[in-house]
Amino acid sequence: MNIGAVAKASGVSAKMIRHYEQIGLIGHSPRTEAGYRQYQERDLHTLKFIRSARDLGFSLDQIHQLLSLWYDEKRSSAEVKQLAESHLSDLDERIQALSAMRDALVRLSESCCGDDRPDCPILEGLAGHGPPDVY
Amino acid sequence: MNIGAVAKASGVSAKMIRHYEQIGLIGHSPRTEAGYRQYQERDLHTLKFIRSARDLGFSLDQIHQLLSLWYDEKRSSAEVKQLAESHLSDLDERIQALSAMRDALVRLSESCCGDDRPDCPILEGLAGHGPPDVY
DNA sequence: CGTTGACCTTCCCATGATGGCAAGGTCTAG
DNA sequence: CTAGACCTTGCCATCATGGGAAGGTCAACG
Repeated sequence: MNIGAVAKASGVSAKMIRHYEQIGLIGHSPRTEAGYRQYQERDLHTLKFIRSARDLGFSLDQIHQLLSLWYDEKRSSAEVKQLAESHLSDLDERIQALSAMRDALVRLSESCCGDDRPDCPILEGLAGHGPPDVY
Repeated sequence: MNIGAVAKASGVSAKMIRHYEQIGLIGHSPRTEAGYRQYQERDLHTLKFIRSARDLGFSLDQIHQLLSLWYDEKRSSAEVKQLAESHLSDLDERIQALSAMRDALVRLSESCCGDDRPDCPILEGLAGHGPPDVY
């Protein structure tokens, strides 16, 4: 399989596959005489795995660890679970942060009637208090 | 006020203040003979505004628009509200996306007992099905 | 056999918001 | 006068990804 084929089949762009190879996330693939990268079914599995992990928001660094665990038959599932839980905390934090922004913004936005007049509680809220000095 | 003073007072790092100046988010401040940037109360207000907007997750580009509206006494609050609502949609989307990841990951993680054995539904879930080929 | 179009290669640059570091100039207090 | 705190610019790094250019390769079709 050429890179375009695995890219399509795995859902990982060719660009990214090359990048993953360069940063060592995946191994160097063999090349044809012309220098074309050649991939096997096994590589496709790996790329699909990476794609799934990306879809769950794991960082490439975490995926590196996940792949190591995947390849390691002597792993303990506890190691995997710990990684997952750690990422879960991260997701929770990010959701919390965004939700806090959302709530604050909703509060501001609700207090603004959104008409033709310039008075706007949103801007006032951002400014801390009162209208700005003339600029 | 030197840059360090406004930085401390506004909560925006000196580094970022220089950056905001460079990208045109804020104007070029006057300089002392030695080349030190000099700031007024007005600038402090602006930086606090920017800081608040960043805290709500607005992009620098959006903040640019917000500042223009803030300075524009002929604005309509509708314009401001539209910007806010647009950002709100963005936040909602991001929260949705992260929550979807979270939910999927929770489901996977719950199915993994996390013990000493290598069998791990998390890895299997990422792989799509079954254990990987030997690598 | 030749050309065309789809594919591949590498290399460089861009994103967005921020931080770090280095080399050098300035200012202030002791 | 000097030490230390502050300022300047400039370059590089993050993180994951995309874009594009310049050039090589391959397969199919006439």
